[in-house]
Amino acid sequence: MLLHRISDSAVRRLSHYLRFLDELEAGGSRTVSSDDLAAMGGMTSAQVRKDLSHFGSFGKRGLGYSVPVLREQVAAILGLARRWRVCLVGAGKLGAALYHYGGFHARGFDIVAVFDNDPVRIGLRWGSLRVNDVGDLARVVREERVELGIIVTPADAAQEVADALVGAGVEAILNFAPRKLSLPGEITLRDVNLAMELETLTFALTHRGEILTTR
Amino acid sequence: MLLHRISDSAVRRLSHYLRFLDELEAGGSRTVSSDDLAAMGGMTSAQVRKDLSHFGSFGKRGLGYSVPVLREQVAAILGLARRWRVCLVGAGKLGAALYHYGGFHARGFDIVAVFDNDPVRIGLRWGSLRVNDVGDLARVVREERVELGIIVTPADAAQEVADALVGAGVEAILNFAPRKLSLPGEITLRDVNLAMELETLTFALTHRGEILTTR
DNA sequence: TATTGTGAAAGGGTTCACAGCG
DNA sequence: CGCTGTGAACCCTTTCACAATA
Repeated sequence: MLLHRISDSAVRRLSHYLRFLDELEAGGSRTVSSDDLAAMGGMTSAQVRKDLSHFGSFGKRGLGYSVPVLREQVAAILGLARRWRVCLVGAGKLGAALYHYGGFHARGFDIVAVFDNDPVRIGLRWGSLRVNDVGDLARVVREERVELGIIVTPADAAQEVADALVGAGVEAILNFAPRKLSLPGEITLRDVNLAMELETLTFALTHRGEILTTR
Repeated sequence: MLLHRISDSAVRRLSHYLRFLDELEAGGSRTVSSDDLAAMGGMTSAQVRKDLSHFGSFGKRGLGYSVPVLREQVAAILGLARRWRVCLVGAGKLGAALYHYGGFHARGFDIVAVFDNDPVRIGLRWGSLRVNDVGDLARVVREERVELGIIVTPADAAQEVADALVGAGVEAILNFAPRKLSLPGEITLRDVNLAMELETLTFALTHRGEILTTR
Protein backbone atom coordinates (compact mmCIF):
# COMPACT_ATOMS: atom_id res chain seq x y z
CA MET A 1 0.00 0.00 0.00
CA LEU A 2 1.12 3.50 -0.80
CA LEU A 3 0.93 5.78 2.20
CA HIS A 4 0.93 9.53 2.46
CA ARG A 5 2.58 10.91 5.55
CA ILE A 6 0.27 10.08 8.42
CA SER A 7 0.26 12.62 11.21
CA ASP A 8 1.06 11.62 14.72
CA SER A 9 -2.34 12.75 15.89
CA ALA A 10 -4.00 10.57 13.26
CA VAL A 11 -2.13 7.53 14.59
CA ARG A 12 -3.25 8.31 18.10
CA ARG A 13 -6.83 8.60 16.93
CA LEU A 14 -6.52 5.16 15.34
CA SER A 15 -5.53 3.82 18.76
CA HIS A 16 -8.65 5.43 20.15
CA TYR A 17 -10.83 3.90 17.46
CA LEU A 18 -9.39 0.49 18.28
CA ARG A 19 -10.32 0.89 21.91
CA PHE A 20 -13.86 1.98 20.98
CA LEU A 21 -14.21 -0.94 18.60
CA ASP A 22 -13.15 -3.32 21.39
CA GLU A 23 -15.83 -1.85 23.61
CA LEU A 24 -18.45 -2.05 20.86
CA GLU A 25 -17.58 -5.65 20.10
CA ALA A 26 -17.70 -6.55 23.79
CA GLY A 27 -21.10 -4.85 23.92
CA GLY A 28 -22.38 -6.92 21.02
CA SER A 29 -22.63 -4.20 18.35
CA ARG A 30 -22.39 -5.51 14.79
CA THR A 31 -21.94 -2.21 12.93
CA VAL A 32 -20.87 1.36 13.65
CA SER A 33 -21.10 4.57 11.68
CA SER A 34 -18.37 7.17 11.55
CA ASP A 35 -20.79 9.32 13.54
CA ASP A 36 -20.94 6.76 16.35
CA LEU A 37 -17.17 6.47 16.56
CA ALA A 38 -16.82 10.23 16.48
CA ALA A 39 -19.28 10.62 19.34
CA MET A 40 -17.31 8.11 21.44
CA GLY A 41 -14.12 10.08 21.02
CA GLY A 42 -15.26 13.67 20.88
CA MET A 43 -14.19 14.10 17.26
CA THR A 44 -16.04 14.65 14.00
CA SER A 45 -17.31 11.95 11.66
CA ALA A 46 -15.40 13.50 8.76
CA GLN A 47 -12.22 13.09 10.75
CA VAL A 48 -12.93 9.42 11.39
CA ARG A 49 -13.62 8.75 7.73
CA LYS A 50 -10.57 10.68 6.58
CA ASP A 51 -8.31 8.85 9.04
CA LEU A 52 -9.53 5.48 7.82
CA SER A 53 -9.50 6.47 4.16
CA HIS A 54 -5.70 6.74 4.22
CA PHE A 55 -5.54 2.98 4.56
CA GLY A 56 -8.43 1.71 2.47
CA SER A 57 -12.21 1.58 2.19
CA PHE A 58 -13.55 -0.40 5.09
CA GLY A 59 -17.19 0.71 5.20
CA LYS A 60 -20.37 0.27 3.21
CA ARG A 61 -22.19 3.39 2.06
CA GLY A 62 -25.53 3.72 3.75
CA LEU A 63 -24.63 1.08 6.35
CA GLY A 64 -21.44 2.03 8.14
CA TYR A 65 -18.63 -0.30 9.21
CA SER A 66 -18.69 -3.88 10.44
CA VAL A 67 -17.37 -3.75 14.00
CA PRO A 68 -15.29 -6.96 13.91
CA VAL A 69 -13.94 -6.25 10.43
CA LEU A 70 -12.95 -2.69 11.23
CA ARG A 71 -11.50 -3.74 14.57
CA GLU A 72 -9.23 -6.20 12.81
CA GLN A 73 -8.27 -3.72 10.10
CA VAL A 74 -7.39 -0.97 12.56
CA ALA A 75 -5.39 -3.42 14.67
CA ALA A 76 -3.49 -4.43 11.55
CA ILE A 77 -2.85 -0.80 10.58
CA LEU A 78 -1.36 -0.18 14.03
CA GLY A 79 0.87 -3.21 13.68
CA LEU A 80 -1.09 -5.23 16.24
CA ALA A 81 -1.88 -8.20 14.04
CA ARG A 82 1.11 -9.85 15.72
CA ARG A 83 2.63 -9.85 19.19
CA TRP A 84 5.72 -7.81 20.08
CA ARG A 85 8.66 -8.73 22.32
CA VAL A 86 9.47 -5.95 24.76
CA CYS A 87 12.08 -5.40 27.44
CA LEU A 88 12.06 -3.05 30.37
CA VAL A 89 15.27 -1.37 31.53
CA GLY A 90 14.89 -0.18 35.10
CA ALA A 91 13.26 -2.32 37.76
CA GLY A 92 12.20 0.49 40.06
CA LYS A 93 8.67 1.46 40.94
CA LEU A 94 7.77 2.73 37.49
CA GLY A 95 9.27 -0.35 35.86
CA ALA A 96 7.26 -2.54 38.21
CA ALA A 97 4.12 -0.57 37.47
CA LEU A 98 4.58 -1.02 33.74
CA TYR A 99 5.43 -4.70 34.16
CA HIS A 100 2.19 -5.32 36.00
CA TYR A 101 0.07 -3.12 33.77
CA GLY A 102 -2.31 -5.58 32.10
CA GLY A 103 -3.00 -3.24 29.21
CA PHE A 104 0.26 -4.09 27.50
CA HIS A 105 -0.37 -7.82 27.34
CA ALA A 106 -3.94 -7.32 26.21
CA ARG A 107 -2.70 -5.20 23.31
CA GLY A 108 -0.09 -7.67 22.13
CA PHE A 109 3.02 -6.62 24.03
CA ASP A 110 4.94 -9.35 25.86
CA ILE A 111 7.53 -8.23 28.36
CA VAL A 112 10.21 -10.87 27.97
CA ALA A 113 13.09 -9.32 29.92
CA VAL A 114 13.75 -6.83 32.72
CA PHE A 115 17.08 -5.22 33.57
CA ASP A 116 18.55 -3.18 36.40
CA ASN A 117 22.00 -2.19 37.61
CA ASP A 118 21.24 -2.34 41.33
CA PRO A 119 22.59 -5.54 42.99
CA VAL A 120 19.65 -5.41 45.38
CA ARG A 121 17.23 -5.83 42.47
CA ILE A 122 19.23 -8.11 40.18
CA GLY A 123 18.00 -11.67 40.54
CA LEU A 124 14.63 -10.74 42.00
CA ARG A 125 11.77 -12.85 40.71
CA TRP A 126 9.12 -10.89 38.75
CA GLY A 127 6.36 -13.30 37.76
CA SER A 128 8.03 -15.82 35.50
CA LEU A 129 11.05 -13.54 34.88
CA ARG A 130 14.11 -12.65 36.85
CA VAL A 131 15.60 -9.18 36.91
CA ASN A 132 18.78 -9.30 34.80
CA ASP A 133 22.01 -7.42 35.31
CA VAL A 134 22.00 -4.58 32.80
CA GLY A 135 25.53 -5.70 31.97
CA ASP A 136 23.96 -8.74 30.29
CA LEU A 137 21.62 -6.60 28.23
CA ALA A 138 23.18 -7.21 24.82
CA ARG A 139 23.22 -10.98 25.27
CA VAL A 140 19.73 -11.28 26.72
CA VAL A 141 18.14 -8.91 24.20
CA ARG A 142 19.57 -10.99 21.40
CA GLU A 143 18.63 -14.33 22.98
CA GLU A 144 15.10 -13.19 23.67
CA ARG A 145 14.76 -11.50 20.28
CA VAL A 146 13.59 -8.28 21.94
CA GLU A 147 12.20 -5.76 19.44
CA LEU A 148 11.05 -2.85 21.63
CA GLY A 149 12.81 -1.34 24.63
CA ILE A 150 11.23 0.70 27.41
CA ILE A 151 13.63 2.91 29.35
CA VAL A 152 12.58 3.56 32.94
CA THR A 153 15.92 4.51 34.41
CA PRO A 154 17.05 7.78 35.99
CA ALA A 155 17.88 10.45 33.41
CA ASP A 156 21.65 9.98 33.83
CA ALA A 157 21.60 6.40 32.64
CA ALA A 158 19.17 6.81 29.75
CA GLN A 159 21.58 7.54 26.89
CA GLU A 160 23.93 4.71 27.83
CA VAL A 161 21.03 2.27 28.05
CA ALA A 162 19.62 3.50 24.73
CA ASP A 163 22.98 2.93 23.04
CA ALA A 164 23.14 -0.59 24.45
CA LEU A 165 19.59 -1.35 23.29
CA VAL A 166 20.30 -0.09 19.78
CA GLY A 167 23.58 -2.01 19.68
CA ALA A 168 21.74 -5.18 20.60
CA GLY A 169 19.25 -4.75 17.77
CA VAL A 170 16.20 -3.15 19.35
CA GLU A 171 14.15 -1.32 16.70
CA ALA A 172 12.17 1.17 18.75
CA ILE A 173 12.40 2.76 22.18
CA LEU A 174 9.84 4.21 24.55
CA ASN A 175 11.71 6.57 26.87
CA PHE A 176 10.34 7.62 30.25
CA ALA A 177 13.58 9.26 31.37
CA PRO A 178 13.52 13.05 31.13
CA ARG A 179 16.52 13.23 28.81
CA LYS A 180 16.77 13.88 25.08
CA LEU A 181 18.29 10.79 23.48
CA SER A 182 20.51 10.77 20.40
CA LEU A 183 19.77 7.74 18.27
CA PRO A 184 20.42 6.61 14.71
CA GLY A 185 17.66 7.78 12.38
CA GLU A 186 16.33 4.30 11.68
CA ILE A 187 15.40 3.78 15.34
CA THR A 188 11.90 4.91 16.27
CA LEU A 189 11.76 6.86 19.51
CA ARG A 190 8.96 8.16 21.62
CA ASP A 191 9.30 10.15 24.83
CA VAL A 192 6.89 10.15 27.74
CA ASN A 193 7.50 12.78 30.37
CA LEU A 194 5.16 12.66 33.32
CA ALA A 195 6.05 16.06 34.79
CA MET A 196 5.44 17.62 31.38
CA GLU A 197 1.89 16.28 31.35
CA LEU A 198 1.19 18.04 34.63
CA GLU A 199 2.75 21.20 33.23
CA THR A 200 0.26 21.33 30.38
CA LEU A 201 -2.43 21.34 33.09
CA THR A 202 -0.90 24.15 35.11
CA PHE A 203 -0.35 26.14 31.93
CA ALA A 204 -4.03 25.88 31.12
CA LEU A 205 -5.09 26.77 34.66
CA THR A 206 -2.72 29.68 34.89
CA HIS A 207 -3.88 31.27 31.65
CA ARG A 208 -7.53 30.39 32.05
CA GLY A 209 -8.69 33.90 32.82
CA GLU A 210 -6.79 35.61 30.03
CA ILE A 211 -8.39 36.58 26.77
CA LEU A 212 -7.41 34.05 24.17
CA THR A 213 -7.69 35.60 20.73
CA THR A 214 -6.33 35.22 17.24
CA ARG A 215 -4.89 38.72 17.22
CA MET B 1 -1.32 39.88 28.76
CA LEU B 2 -3.29 39.16 25.65
CA LEU B 3 -2.77 35.65 24.41
CA HIS B 4 -3.45 34.06 21.06
CA ARG B 5 -4.43 30.43 21.13
CA ILE B 6 -1.27 28.57 22.07
CA SER B 7 -0.97 25.15 20.51
CA ASP B 8 -0.54 22.12 22.66
CA SER B 9 2.76 21.35 20.99
CA ALA B 10 4.01 24.85 21.78
CA VAL B 11 3.25 24.30 25.47
CA ARG B 12 5.15 21.05 25.43
CA ARG B 13 8.10 22.75 23.80
CA LEU B 14 8.06 25.33 26.60
CA SER B 15 8.38 22.47 29.08
CA HIS B 16 11.38 21.29 27.12
CA TYR B 17 12.96 24.73 27.15
CA LEU B 18 12.52 24.86 30.91
CA ARG B 19 14.36 21.58 31.30
CA PHE B 20 17.17 22.80 29.03
CA LEU B 21 17.42 26.05 30.95
CA ASP B 22 17.70 24.10 34.21
CA GLU B 23 20.57 22.14 32.73
CA LEU B 24 22.27 25.24 31.39
CA GLU B 25 21.95 27.00 34.73
CA ALA B 26 23.33 23.97 36.57
CA GLY B 27 26.20 23.96 34.08
CA GLY B 28 26.98 27.59 34.78
CA SER B 29 25.90 29.15 31.47
CA ARG B 30 24.91 32.80 31.72
CA THR B 31 23.29 33.29 28.30
CA VAL B 32 21.77 31.17 25.53
CA SER B 33 20.77 31.89 21.97
CA SER B 34 17.66 30.53 20.33
CA ASP B 35 20.06 28.49 18.22
CA ASP B 36 21.52 26.84 21.32
CA LEU B 37 18.12 25.97 22.72
CA ALA B 38 17.00 24.66 19.34
CA ALA B 39 20.04 22.42 19.09
CA MET B 40 19.31 20.95 22.55
CA GLY B 41 15.81 20.02 21.54
CA GLY B 42 16.10 19.13 17.89
CA MET B 43 13.98 22.06 16.77
CA THR B 44 14.65 25.24 14.81
CA SER B 45 15.72 28.57 16.28
CA ALA B 46 12.78 30.30 14.59
CA GLN B 47 10.46 27.95 16.43
CA VAL B 48 12.07 28.79 19.77
CA ARG B 49 11.79 32.51 19.15
CA LYS B 50 8.21 32.25 17.93
CA ASP B 51 7.17 30.18 20.95
CA LEU B 52 8.64 32.72 23.35
CA SER B 53 7.36 35.71 21.42
CA HIS B 54 3.77 34.78 22.25
CA PHE B 55 4.48 35.75 25.85
CA GLY B 56 6.83 38.69 25.58
CA SER B 57 10.32 39.77 24.55
CA PHE B 58 12.81 38.08 26.81
CA GLY B 59 16.01 38.35 24.80
CA LYS B 60 18.49 40.99 23.74
CA ARG B 61 19.20 41.36 20.03
CA GLY B 62 22.74 40.44 19.27
CA LEU B 63 23.19 38.77 22.65
CA GLY B 64 20.57 36.09 23.21
CA TYR B 65 18.74 35.34 26.44
CA SER B 66 19.88 35.47 30.06
CA VAL B 67 19.63 31.89 31.32
CA PRO B 68 18.31 32.66 34.82
CA VAL B 69 15.89 35.32 33.57
CA LEU B 70 14.49 33.14 30.82
CA ARG B 71 14.30 30.16 33.14
CA GLU B 72 12.16 32.14 35.54
CA GLN B 73 10.00 33.57 32.77
CA VAL B 74 9.31 30.18 31.20
CA ALA B 75 8.54 28.69 34.60
CA ALA B 76 6.07 31.51 35.20
CA ILE B 77 4.46 31.00 31.78
CA LEU B 78 3.93 27.33 32.59
CA GLY B 79 2.34 28.25 35.91
CA LEU B 80 5.31 26.99 37.93
CA ALA B 81 6.03 30.21 39.81
CA ARG B 82 4.04 28.64 42.64
CA ARG B 83 3.60 25.15 44.03
CA TRP B 84 0.55 22.99 43.29
CA ARG B 85 -1.39 20.67 45.59
CA VAL B 86 -2.01 17.31 43.96
CA CYS B 87 -3.81 14.13 44.96
CA LEU B 88 -3.43 10.65 43.62
CA VAL B 89 -6.45 8.36 43.31
CA GLY B 90 -5.32 4.76 43.12
CA ALA B 91 -2.60 3.40 45.38
CA GLY B 92 -1.55 0.52 43.15
CA LYS B 93 1.84 0.10 41.50
CA LEU B 94 1.43 3.01 39.11
CA GLY B 95 0.19 5.26 41.90
CA ALA B 96 3.19 4.27 44.00
CA ALA B 97 5.53 4.92 41.10
CA LEU B 98 4.13 8.39 40.60
CA TYR B 99 4.19 9.09 44.32
CA HIS B 100 7.88 8.30 44.50
CA TYR B 101 8.79 10.01 41.26
CA GLY B 102 11.04 12.86 42.36
CA GLY B 103 10.41 14.85 39.20
CA PHE B 104 7.03 16.03 40.44
CA HIS B 105 8.32 17.59 43.63
CA ALA B 106 11.25 19.18 41.84
CA ARG B 107 8.84 20.85 39.42
CA GLY B 108 6.55 22.24 42.11
CA PHE B 109 3.97 19.52 42.56
CA ASP B 110 3.24 18.40 46.12
CA ILE B 111 1.29 15.20 46.52
CA VAL B 112 -0.80 15.92 49.59
CA ALA B 113 -3.27 13.02 49.54
CA VAL B 114 -3.59 9.47 48.23
CA PHE B 115 -6.79 7.44 47.93
CA ASP B 116 -7.77 3.85 47.28
CA ASN B 117 -10.87 1.71 47.68
CA ASP B 118 -9.07 -1.49 48.66
CA PRO B 119 -9.21 -2.20 52.43
CA VAL B 120 -5.80 -3.83 52.17
CA ARG B 121 -4.30 -0.52 51.04
CA ILE B 122 -6.36 1.95 53.06
CA GLY B 123 -4.38 3.10 56.08
CA LEU B 124 -0.99 2.14 54.68
CA ARG B 125 1.73 4.63 55.43
CA TRP B 126 3.28 6.27 52.36
CA GLY B 127 6.06 8.57 53.50
CA SER B 128 4.36 11.17 55.65
CA LEU B 129 0.91 10.35 54.24
CA ARG B 130 -1.60 7.62 54.84
CA VAL B 131 -3.67 6.05 52.09
CA ASN B 132 -7.21 7.38 52.52
CA ASP B 133 -10.48 5.60 51.83
CA VAL B 134 -11.76 6.93 48.52
CA GLY B 135 -15.07 7.35 50.31
CA ASP B 136 -13.48 10.25 52.20
CA LEU B 137 -12.29 11.89 48.97
CA ALA B 138 -14.60 14.90 49.02
CA ARG B 139 -13.76 15.78 52.62
CA VAL B 140 -10.00 15.27 52.32
CA VAL B 141 -9.70 17.08 48.98
CA ARG B 142 -11.42 20.08 50.52
CA GLU B 143 -9.42 19.97 53.75
CA GLU B 144 -6.15 19.66 51.89
CA ARG B 145 -7.14 22.26 49.28
CA VAL B 146 -6.21 19.86 46.47
CA GLU B 147 -6.12 21.56 43.06
CA LEU B 148 -5.01 18.79 40.69
CA GLY B 149 -6.12 15.16 40.64
CA ILE B 150 -4.26 12.23 39.11
CA ILE B 151 -6.41 9.21 38.31
CA VAL B 152 -4.52 5.92 38.43
CA THR B 153 -7.45 3.57 38.91
CA PRO B 154 -8.71 0.77 36.69
CA ALA B 155 -10.76 2.05 33.73
CA ASP B 156 -14.07 1.05 35.36
CA ALA B 157 -13.64 3.37 38.30
CA ALA B 158 -12.27 6.39 36.42
CA GLN B 159 -15.50 8.26 35.63
CA GLU B 160 -16.84 7.88 39.15
CA VAL B 161 -13.58 9.11 40.63
CA ALA B 162 -13.45 12.01 38.18
CA ASP B 163 -16.96 13.08 39.16
CA ALA B 164 -16.00 12.98 42.83
CA LEU B 165 -12.86 15.02 42.21
CA VAL B 166 -14.77 17.65 40.27
CA GLY B 167 -17.48 17.74 42.91
CA ALA B 168 -14.85 18.37 45.56
CA GLY B 169 -13.41 21.31 43.66
CA VAL B 170 -10.42 19.94 41.79
CA GLU B 171 -9.62 22.14 38.77
CA ALA B 172 -7.69 19.81 36.51
CA ILE B 173 -7.26 16.07 36.07
CA LEU B 174 -4.47 13.93 34.70
CA ASN B 175 -6.04 10.62 33.72
CA PHE B 176 -4.01 7.44 33.31
CA ALA B 177 -7.08 5.19 33.04
CA PRO B 178 -7.85 4.14 29.47
CA ARG B 179 -11.36 5.57 29.51
CA LYS B 180 -12.76 8.71 27.93
CA LEU B 181 -14.02 10.93 30.75
CA SER B 182 -16.98 13.31 30.52
CA LEU B 183 -16.28 16.44 32.51
CA PRO B 184 -17.66 19.96 32.71
CA GLY B 185 -15.97 22.26 30.21
CA GLU B 186 -14.23 24.37 32.84
CA ILE B 187 -12.21 21.38 34.08
CA THR B 188 -8.89 20.85 32.32
CA LEU B 189 -8.24 17.25 31.38
CA ARG B 190 -5.27 15.43 30.00
CA ASP B 191 -5.09 11.73 29.17
CA VAL B 192 -2.01 9.57 29.29
CA ASN B 193 -2.38 6.13 27.79
CA LEU B 194 0.67 3.94 28.06
CA ALA B 195 -0.43 1.27 25.61
CA MET B 196 -1.14 3.98 23.05
CA GLU B 197 2.44 5.18 23.25
CA LEU B 198 3.68 1.71 22.36
CA GLU B 199 1.17 1.59 19.51
CA THR B 200 2.67 4.66 17.88
CA LEU B 201 5.96 2.73 17.87
CA THR B 202 4.51 -0.41 16.29
CA PHE B 203 2.70 1.70 13.73
CA ALA B 204 5.98 3.29 12.70
CA LEU B 205 7.81 -0.07 12.59
CA THR B 206 5.04 -1.75 10.63
CA HIS B 207 4.90 0.90 7.94
CA ARG B 208 8.63 1.58 7.84
CA GLY B 209 9.21 -0.14 4.51
CA GLU B 210 6.33 1.45 2.71
CA ILE B 211 6.73 4.43 0.47
CA LEU B 212 5.56 7.49 2.33
CA THR B 213 4.61 10.15 -0.16
CA THR B 214 2.50 13.26 -0.47
CA ARG B 215 0.45 11.80 -3.29
C1' DT C 1 -32.42 6.73 2.27
C1' DA C 2 -28.34 6.60 5.05
C1' DT C 3 -23.73 6.85 5.19
C1' DT C 4 -19.21 6.44 3.04
C1' DG C 5 -15.18 8.31 0.55
C1' DT C 6 -12.98 12.36 -1.08
C1' DG C 7 -11.73 16.62 -3.66
C1' DA C 8 -11.79 21.44 -2.39
C1' DA C 9 -11.76 25.06 1.10
C1' DA C 10 -10.55 26.60 5.49
C1' DG C 11 -7.84 26.80 9.38
C1' DG C 12 -3.71 26.62 12.09
C1' DG C 13 1.16 25.70 12.90
C1' DT C 14 5.84 26.04 11.17
C1' DT C 15 9.40 28.02 8.49
C1' DC C 16 11.39 31.84 6.03
C1' DA C 17 13.62 35.91 5.66
C1' DC C 18 14.59 40.25 7.04
C1' DA C 19 13.89 44.61 9.63
C1' DG C 20 15.10 46.18 14.09
C1' DC C 21 18.13 46.82 17.63
C1' DG C 22 21.75 46.05 21.25
C1' DC D 1 27.97 42.55 13.48
C1' DG D 2 24.93 39.07 15.74
C1' DC D 3 20.79 37.61 17.26
C1' DT D 4 16.00 38.66 18.32
C1' DG D 5 11.22 39.44 17.05
C1' DT D 6 7.82 39.02 13.54
C1' DG D 7 4.88 39.54 9.21
C1' DA D 8 4.37 36.79 5.22
C1' DA D 9 4.70 32.45 2.86
C1' DC D 10 4.32 27.85 3.11
C1' DC D 11 2.69 23.52 4.42
C1' DC D 12 0.01 20.28 6.85
C1' DT D 13 -4.31 19.01 9.14
C1' DT D 14 -9.07 19.46 9.70
C1' DT D 15 -13.55 20.55 8.09
C1' DC D 16 -16.90 21.07 4.51
C1' DA D 17 -19.93 19.50 1.27
C1' DC D 18 -21.41 16.46 -2.05
C1' DA D 19 -21.11 12.66 -5.54
C1' DA D 20 -21.16 7.75 -5.18
C1' DT D 21 -23.49 3.73 -3.77
C1' DA D 22 -25.12 -0.25 -0.72
